[in-house]
Amino acid sequence: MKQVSKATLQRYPVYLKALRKLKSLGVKRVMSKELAEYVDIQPTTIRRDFSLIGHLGKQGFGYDVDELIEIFSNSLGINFDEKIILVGAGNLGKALLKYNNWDNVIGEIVCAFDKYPDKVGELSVPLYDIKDLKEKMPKDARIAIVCVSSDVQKTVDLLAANGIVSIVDLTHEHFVVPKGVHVRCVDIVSTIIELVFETNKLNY
Amino acid sequence: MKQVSKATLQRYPVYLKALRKLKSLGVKRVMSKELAEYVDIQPTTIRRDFSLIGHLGKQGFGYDVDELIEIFSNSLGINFDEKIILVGAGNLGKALLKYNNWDNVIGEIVCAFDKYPDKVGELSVPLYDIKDLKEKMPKDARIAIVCVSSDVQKTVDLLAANGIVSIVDLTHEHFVVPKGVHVRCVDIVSTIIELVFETNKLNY
DNA sequence: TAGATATTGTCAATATCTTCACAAAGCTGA
DNA sequence: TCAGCTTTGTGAAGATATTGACAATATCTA
Repeated sequence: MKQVSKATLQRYPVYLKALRKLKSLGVKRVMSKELAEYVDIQPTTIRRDFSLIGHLGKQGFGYDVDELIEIFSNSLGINFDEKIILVGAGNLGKALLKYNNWDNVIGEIVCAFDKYPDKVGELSVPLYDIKDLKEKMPKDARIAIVCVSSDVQKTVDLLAANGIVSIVDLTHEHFVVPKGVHVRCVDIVSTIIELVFETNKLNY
Repeated sequence: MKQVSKATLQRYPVYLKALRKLKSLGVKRVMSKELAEYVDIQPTTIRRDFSLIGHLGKQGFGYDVDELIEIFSNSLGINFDEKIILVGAGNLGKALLKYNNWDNVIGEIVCAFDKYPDKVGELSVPLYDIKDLKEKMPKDARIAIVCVSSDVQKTVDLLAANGIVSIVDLTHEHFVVPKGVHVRCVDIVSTIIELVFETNKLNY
């Protein structure tokens, strides 16, 4: 496997999502040009991105969808049993738990933590008090989804101290993490602002 | 205003969010170096990005936070009264409505549409049947947040036909849009996959 | 007011990313 | 099997994006 650039890395999830969708539609074989239209990325870019992982396609034929998904998942270290924890079981936390189709994709949310577990109500996963995180958290959990609305920095520090290396940030707060911990911010408001800028850009 | 590149455009919301946060903390003045640490972007990159909009800073002093927010918002066409519609008032839609702090940032969600409005329950905004979208939608609404779980393509077509030019996509479906309509996909599962790739990348 | 200090704005150099163009290789049908 | 067609994989060119370096200009202090 060759050196994968930042830009390529960001496209891999897009490919994977599209391929899974195509698979579910019964598509067995796909060509870079078809996929290009589907995901709106140039075919050459797709072929180059794929070629970094290995020789995945066949000339004159294209790519085998099942095989591609398999190789992608393996090469890039997707663990279908990834144990994800949810921190903060408010409205948004609950919605994510219900809404997202985690199965057969990356694993699942195995448990949730909240500051006031008594107030949360029924969930589809075990719920614990945040102060028991150390004992209750599965030892091999690496990923946390954070949707708390207060004590964000404190929460993040606690997570980092207990082995979490990847954080999906749904808070509206700014926080810092130790080196080696990765963060992705999911923020609808910022997304909308980006859209507005892009839309208005036409008029410059 | 000079030509703004794609990369720069994606950083503007990050700056804006940080600046608003700093303002709320009472910070009046910021230097590129400080801001750089805060948002984890090189100071030179920040200065360059800012300079595309105009001469916003003062040598030997830095940037005035209030002024910067003001200029940013104006130059980039942020409309504080932006009317946003929500399509699909399920768990996630409801959570977004409750969760996000829209005020004084980009405007607000003015109304919601659902296929089965009878089943939705009480919301903080008016709720209409999706089939009445044409009549009920504010004429100047440009942005839609889509969280429906079925008939996605049909829904998007309807929106595009009624003047929506920016879509925030929270579905798990693939769809196409006419030229001129902008889409941003917000997908926690893809975000997690990206994190996993990034985390595992260290071992290549 | 003047000199010392700090920080911006930008040119030029470098690094990263995308795309063109085409050889190599596999498929298909006679 | 072989010719013709198709599509991949990749070197090289071109485009975009980041960063180093420093002149220009403002602030600050005495």
